[in-house]
Amino acid sequence: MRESGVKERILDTASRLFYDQGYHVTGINQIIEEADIARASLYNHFPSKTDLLLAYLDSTHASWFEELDAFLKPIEGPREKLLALFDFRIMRQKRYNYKGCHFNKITAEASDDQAVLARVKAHKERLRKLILELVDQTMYRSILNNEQLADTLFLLLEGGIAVGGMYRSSEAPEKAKQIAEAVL
Amino acid sequence: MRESGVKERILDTASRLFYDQGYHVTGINQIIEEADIARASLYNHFPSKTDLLLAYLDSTHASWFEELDAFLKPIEGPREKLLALFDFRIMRQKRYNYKGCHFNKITAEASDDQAVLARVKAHKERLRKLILELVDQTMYRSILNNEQLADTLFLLLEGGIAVGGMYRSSEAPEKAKQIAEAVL
DNA sequence: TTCAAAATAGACAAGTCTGTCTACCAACTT
DNA sequence: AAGTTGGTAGACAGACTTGTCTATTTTGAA
Repeated sequence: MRESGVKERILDTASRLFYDQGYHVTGINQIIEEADIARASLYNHFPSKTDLLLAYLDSTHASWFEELDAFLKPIEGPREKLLALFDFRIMRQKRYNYKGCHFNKITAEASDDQAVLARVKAHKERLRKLILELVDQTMYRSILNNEQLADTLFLLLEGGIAVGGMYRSSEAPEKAKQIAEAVL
Repeated sequence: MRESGVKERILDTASRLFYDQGYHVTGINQIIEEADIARASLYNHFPSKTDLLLAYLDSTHASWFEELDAFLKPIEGPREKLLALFDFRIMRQKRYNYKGCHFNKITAEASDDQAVLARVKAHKERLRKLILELVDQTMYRSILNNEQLADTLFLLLEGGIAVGGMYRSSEAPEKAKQIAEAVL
């Protein structure tokens, strides 16, 4: 059974459970059960539950931006790309059962782990930077400067998904998109 | 020691720990230790840990709006009150060590408890309604109608605090306020 | 002063948690 | 063909979890 994707199965299962149920209520026992692997295999690939958590964050971060790149690629123009960011988050909100942002969720649980907080911040800063670059490409002018406009969009996104997570719906991010359409 | 505030001490301690550390990592043992009360006293006032959680949400909700009322009372004019909402959240963000919204935090942990979700939603809806009433009192007109403007402010608030929680800072809600000042 | 309510300390049950360890087996490489 | 690697199954330690229960003491009011 060499190379049979044991490590992937562990990480996939853990990722699903960490997001769905929460990190602390998900036990090693449940992970090995649902991933259908041996206990020693898990500890062979991930020395501790914390390592598994960090691997979850890293892989989620990576696939998040990979997927976003593919999502934005066919879309023309910075304004349309900015609006598509909302569609992307709305799509994910639906796909993952309306529980909000993965990174927001984990921050609420892993309260004081610096390794976790650093990854969360890096993830959000990368998104913010991407938004700012797109805003800079628009020839937009208003009472807000480019950075403020980028922050507005960023906060509308984050606020929409956060509220969507609390309401278990996609209403808030959809409203956020409508506002962005009016503002841009 | 009758009426010595045992119940209050339990709830205060639990509230602090639930927010600070998280609900699931806070054990009954730690609560009774730090509240300096007997185990049976806790179970006398709160039949289960879940009851304690709901009491925490209810009391937090109540004091949140009481405090907000007092905070807004001396402030004149709907526009100024709306901006003061940001100051209120920023003040709380600082006071509670930058961990973001209490209700957002608990939603990330108590994933599927309907009693919890209902309280969170009620809390946020009340805030949203308050914002809309204040917006209605302004004679503001723009590309956004009143409801959209209220939603914008609401999402800026929630986004600012959510990001502030993830960054462990008050930068984001402060930026959110500046944007609100420009928009209003 | 009597008496019930409410607090205390602490043992206990039954279960869960993470992480380690042994023993064994299958597969791939040299 | 021998040996290394990565997988499996499952026992185990030690700590922690929530909730119950007994027995005792303090408190405030009648």
